[in-house]
Amino acid sequence: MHLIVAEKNISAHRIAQILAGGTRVIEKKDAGVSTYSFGDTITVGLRGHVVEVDFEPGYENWRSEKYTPRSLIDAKTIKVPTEKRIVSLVQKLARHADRVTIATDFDTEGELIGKEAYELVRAVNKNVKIDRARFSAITAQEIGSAFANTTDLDFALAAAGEARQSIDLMWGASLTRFISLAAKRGGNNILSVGRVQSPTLSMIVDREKEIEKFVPEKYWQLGLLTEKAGEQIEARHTNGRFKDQKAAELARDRTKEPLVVTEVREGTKQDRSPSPFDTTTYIVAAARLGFSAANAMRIAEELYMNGYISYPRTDNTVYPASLDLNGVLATIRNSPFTKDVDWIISHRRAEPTRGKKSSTDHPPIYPTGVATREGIGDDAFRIYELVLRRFLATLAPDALWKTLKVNFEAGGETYTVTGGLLLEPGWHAVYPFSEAKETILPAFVTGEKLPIRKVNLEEKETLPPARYTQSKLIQRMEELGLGTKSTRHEVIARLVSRKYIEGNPLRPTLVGRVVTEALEQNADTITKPEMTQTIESHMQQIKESKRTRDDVIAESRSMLHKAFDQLEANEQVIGNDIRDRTAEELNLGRCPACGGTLAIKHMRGSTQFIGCSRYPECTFNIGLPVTQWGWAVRTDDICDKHHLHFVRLVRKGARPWDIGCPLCHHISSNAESLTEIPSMDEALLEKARSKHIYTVAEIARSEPDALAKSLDLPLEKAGKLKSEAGIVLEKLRRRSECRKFLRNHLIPRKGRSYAKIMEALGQSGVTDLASLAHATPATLQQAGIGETEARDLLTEARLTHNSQLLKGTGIPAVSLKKYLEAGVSGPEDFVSTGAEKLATLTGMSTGTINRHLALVCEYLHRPVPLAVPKAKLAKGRKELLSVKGLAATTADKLIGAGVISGDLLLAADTKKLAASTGIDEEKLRGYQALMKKKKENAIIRI
DNA sequence: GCAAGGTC
Repeated sequence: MHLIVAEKNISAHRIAQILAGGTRVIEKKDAGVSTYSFGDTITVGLRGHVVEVDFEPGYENWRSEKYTPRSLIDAKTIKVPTEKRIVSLVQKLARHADRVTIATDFDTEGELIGKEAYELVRAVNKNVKIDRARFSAITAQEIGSAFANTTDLDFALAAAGEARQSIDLMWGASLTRFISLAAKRGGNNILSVGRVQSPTLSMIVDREKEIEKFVPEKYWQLGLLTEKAGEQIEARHTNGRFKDQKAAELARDRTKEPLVVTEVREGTKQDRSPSPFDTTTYIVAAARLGFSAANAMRIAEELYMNGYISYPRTDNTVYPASLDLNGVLATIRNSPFTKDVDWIISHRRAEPTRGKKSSTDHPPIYPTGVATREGIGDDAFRIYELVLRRFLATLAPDALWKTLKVNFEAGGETYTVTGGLLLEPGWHAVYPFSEAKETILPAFVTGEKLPIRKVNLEEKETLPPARYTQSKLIQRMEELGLGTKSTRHEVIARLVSRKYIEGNPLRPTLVGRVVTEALEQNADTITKPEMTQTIESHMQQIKESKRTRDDVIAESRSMLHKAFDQLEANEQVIGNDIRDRTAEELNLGRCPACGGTLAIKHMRGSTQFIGCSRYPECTFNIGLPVTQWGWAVRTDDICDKHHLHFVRLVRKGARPWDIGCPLCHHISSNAESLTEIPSMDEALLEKARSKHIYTVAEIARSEPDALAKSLDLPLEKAGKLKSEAGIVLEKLRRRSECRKFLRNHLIPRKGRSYAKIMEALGQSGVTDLASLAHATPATLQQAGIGETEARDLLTEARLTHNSQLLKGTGIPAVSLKKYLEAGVSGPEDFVSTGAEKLATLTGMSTGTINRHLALVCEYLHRPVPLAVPKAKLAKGRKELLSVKGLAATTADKLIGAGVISGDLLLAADTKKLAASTGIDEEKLRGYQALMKKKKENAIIRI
């Protein structure tokens, strides 16, 4: 069997179809992975890398004393399968193969992916012949010749890729851990560092700094308005920008009629057709249509998967010779753009345009199928049209412009105006996405005199450099060699998710800026694009076998060690600096109570709140929802009234929740509960707020004399207020417990909210778990709860309520659980069940149960029942001993567990009883059977 | 929990 391993499923499918010729290709799925077979050949697609490099086991703990961040530099690495199903399928097939062909993409990473497949195959089949097919496009011609002329895998090329992997991992992981630990950040807040992301972030930070330090300069622009043949024409002074206001004003004042035409220069200009799309130029063009980089890539991938366009991840801007351009034109003639295709067929240029970069892995992006707007939707269709029209444009003739430049003179000052006329639209006829703006001028003759309608002197200011848009940044990354066609847009998304950058155009956050500066000062290699360029040149040397992979990695290791010498020496300083400076980003403004600084605090776990910098002296705080509702951040907006930054909760995949001014929010959300305090009136409420008392809890917790002082109340009234607040607080606690219970036991459904249900229940007097437990199903149904749901909810509520009551008696949790499992529903039930029965049901000793019984009785204000009378005990023992084979020691064990009569033996759960007495369960069941017979006989005898 | 690179 001949096994062919491709880089991705779609390639495996198409290669099979091409190689099969006329024969039918059979697709089979094994654990979700497709294979394609014909004759004796079977193809399978990988999913890019199916294994990943990682450190050998032992380095998992970031805070390990022994395995420090630095130790990662020299840590051994291993390859871990990440696509287990694909790995096992490839190996399963490889066992029975007598030839394996690696048909991964034709580039460095493809060679490495091929080597990974090679190693998987070799691990299960030592002797099979493994060869390599190389092709630049999956066309019949390329595939045919690639498989007719297979070669060996290029291990040097793959080793170059491995060197990159190792270097990226050791620099990235060790520095990420070091910086994160130094700044005491973990979980969602780690500070990541990497060869590509750090220089990219640095560019954004640098641009922001340029903008900040930019000092605008004034300049003056001079222009005039003239008229010819009823048309107004604007001419610019040939000086362009005047730096000097006086000179500009002088030139303005000298500009006097007549305006004389001194020169008319006509010419033509060639406007070259654009080159084929690679990923970057495609993203830039899509950005002009309003698509973000990530969206543009997502849609392109979708179109590719459905056969409408070629592979969208490519660096190539030159069509390979093997690409059948006529075939493509014939295909897209059937698209909704027939007219444009026909125009190209009749006006086609001799050779298609070509860009500066050509590579071997994939052709430029071009249309491969026919799509309709109805079939694929608006956005996808716009992208399809863009790709199709770009393809047409690369085959279209150049455009030709007629240019006109007219020079004027007035009072010794020179002016000029230019015009352009599209003589031959060429590619513009089929590619409307880059505007061809014509400026049509009337005819002028040298020496002609014209009127001056107006002279304009405008004062302007130079502008700071613009922030990067995503597509501009991607272009810049490509120029610097940062990232690849497949990863650049992902790198930007990663920086956003690390909270290093934000907005569109992109701005650095304070964290992004501080981390960049820390790295620049202590490990600047990682912040410079040169690191990538060095790695690339080293990779080139490995490819040419001038250096080995290990040699290159070793050099990188020693560089990283040097960086760590400095980093470790300054760890404290770096950590404190990052912490101090990023704290600013959480500050909201002055504490209303004491004038300290209010800041968002994130605790371990999911708690977050707003607290004061003078804690514990100042305990002012504002609660925030737990992080499940979103991570609290401050925004740039500031409250007019309280002068605090607004707060927003941000959550992945959800719209942000804008809380606004935290104090306004705090006041309004507590207003209602404060008015529930009986002696609270408007005036008192105002007074409380002016003293920064906003919640019931604060009143309930204050000392009466302090309260009296701050609210100007007599001590007695303050005491009353406090105790009323305590009652309201308890009511609120119960209400929120009830709400939580409803939320946990009622499935969310459209059109009903828990708040609404709570309100309806409240009107029927149900405000807490206790009243809920005593409610009727009808009450619940009135609140909009379905019949069966109401019944289930009541059962649950009673259970929960009773177990709460039982817990209130002081029974420890472990025993409580056993009672509840045995079906004890509450304190009353506990007492009426009786100790003996409880012992048999739970397997606990009667001694313990009697102690608990005393607790429950005390709780119910009831006398504790006496222990079992001796006579009763003796009678029961005798009854137990009457069972054949039940020895005295066994009977005592049973009595110890509360089984003090034949009836209780019959009622006992043998499993629990066996566990508590140590008597074999089988035996217990035997005793039960005998006892049962005895009892039945007794009945008959009567 | 870490990188960057494939692919979905």
